[in-house]
Amino acid sequence: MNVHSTEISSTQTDPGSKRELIIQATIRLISEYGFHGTPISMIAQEAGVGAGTIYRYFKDKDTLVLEIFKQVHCVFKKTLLHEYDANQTIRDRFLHLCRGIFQYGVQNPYEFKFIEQFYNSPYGTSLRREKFFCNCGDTGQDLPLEQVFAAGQAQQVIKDLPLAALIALTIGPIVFLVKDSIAGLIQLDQTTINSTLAACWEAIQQETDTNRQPGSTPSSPSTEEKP
Amino acid sequence: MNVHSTEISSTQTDPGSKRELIIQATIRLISEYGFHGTPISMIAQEAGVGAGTIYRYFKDKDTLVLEIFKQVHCVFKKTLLHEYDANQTIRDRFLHLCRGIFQYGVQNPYEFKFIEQFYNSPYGTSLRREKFFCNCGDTGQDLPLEQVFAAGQAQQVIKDLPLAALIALTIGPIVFLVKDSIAGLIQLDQTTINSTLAACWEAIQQETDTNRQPGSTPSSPSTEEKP
DNA sequence: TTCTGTGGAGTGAACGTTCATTCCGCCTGT
DNA sequence: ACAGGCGGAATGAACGTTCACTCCACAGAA
Repeated sequence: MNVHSTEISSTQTDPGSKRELIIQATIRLISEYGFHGTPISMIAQEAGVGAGTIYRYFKDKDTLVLEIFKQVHCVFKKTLLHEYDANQTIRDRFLHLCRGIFQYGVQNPYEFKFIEQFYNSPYGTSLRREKFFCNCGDTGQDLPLEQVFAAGQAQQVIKDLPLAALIALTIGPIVFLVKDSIAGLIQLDQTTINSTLAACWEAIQQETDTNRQPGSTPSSPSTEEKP
Repeated sequence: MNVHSTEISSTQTDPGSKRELIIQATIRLISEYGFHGTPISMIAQEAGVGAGTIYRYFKDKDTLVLEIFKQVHCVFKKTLLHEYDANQTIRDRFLHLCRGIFQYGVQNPYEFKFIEQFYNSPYGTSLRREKFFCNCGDTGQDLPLEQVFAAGQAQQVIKDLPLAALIALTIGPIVFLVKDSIAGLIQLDQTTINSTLAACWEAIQQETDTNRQPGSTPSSPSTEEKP
């Protein structure tokens, strides 16, 4: 009976349905203008439906956006785990996940920016602070990338940096580049993606001390900072 | 006579003045809630002034935010260039600028997030697309970090990646980490900053098969600046 | 000194607009 | 004929902006 379903019905992705039109319009607009920058009237016009129709499918604007985020975020995570093999080497798992983010961003620019908008909103940061996990079927465990980092540190393949730093060193460049790509500032071909990911790996990988020259110690560069 | 000055009068930073109260409140609120998320009434309340007072100093809401951005962005760039020596090695110049961004972000969290909000807004991206330069006294030339990258590539010290990728590999992690720091998700001490910057450098540095000698060509870098 | 006129900073209620949300008549499929 | 999905006008709240007014510091007259 409840039309405003909180659950994400799995096969409700019938394209052309009013609900899907509303969702797609919302993603497109909010990814560009943000939550407060896109009125319901704008969504209705972009979707080609009446404003009232939106409230037939979603309780209010907040619910609309929250439900879309859950759905998009879930699909995003599923995409990353597609053909993911936990038995591969640390490096290969790392590259698989990172390449997946790149791919997803290039192929789903609106969804990508939508997720980013949400994460940077007050709601998103509060969720991040509570360690939010999308409960869309999986076990709600840690993100696979964090598992890779932990395993890599245990094997001394990945540097002993704080987890947040490792995430920043990999997700940061990817998000930056994908956003530039979406904005039309750069053409993201496979070569650029691969060389950038190789650079990311070099940033986080633990160097073996066999070919390490004693000339410079990059862990403490020119320290005249205040204690 | 014109109170709505477009110019940024240099010594109008009298703290306690109504204008400065409005600016600080705007930065604080917009950095958290975004442009459309912070009404004028909220700014007025936070600043402890009447709503009408804001329009005594700024033509409208757009002008208010744009003027603040110009001012904040200008101070930010000046901070980066403080004690900057263009004769240092590529690596030292790189570290100086990146450390400056870190420092600025940690010490000015509201301003940092304000700049980020602005850059990610439709206005900001359109400005970025037109290669926006802050005309606050300097010559309007390229960002120094881009110069460092170009010089580093000419010396084969920095990888031959697209400029956007190099920027993403350095600014991306920094912005990510500073935002985590502001959100209270990580404690950004000097050690973490240094090791993260070392990792960034490893990501972008060109590996040479011969051991890199410190005295190869770093002492006179002014000759291979842009032609 | 005291009083009074003046000008500009400051205010917040008022205004028209736009927002999110509701409601009701239409229209289509059965 | 009828039920229900649907559109868009209706609605009240909230928004950006304005403006008539208060307040205060100060100059000049008495």
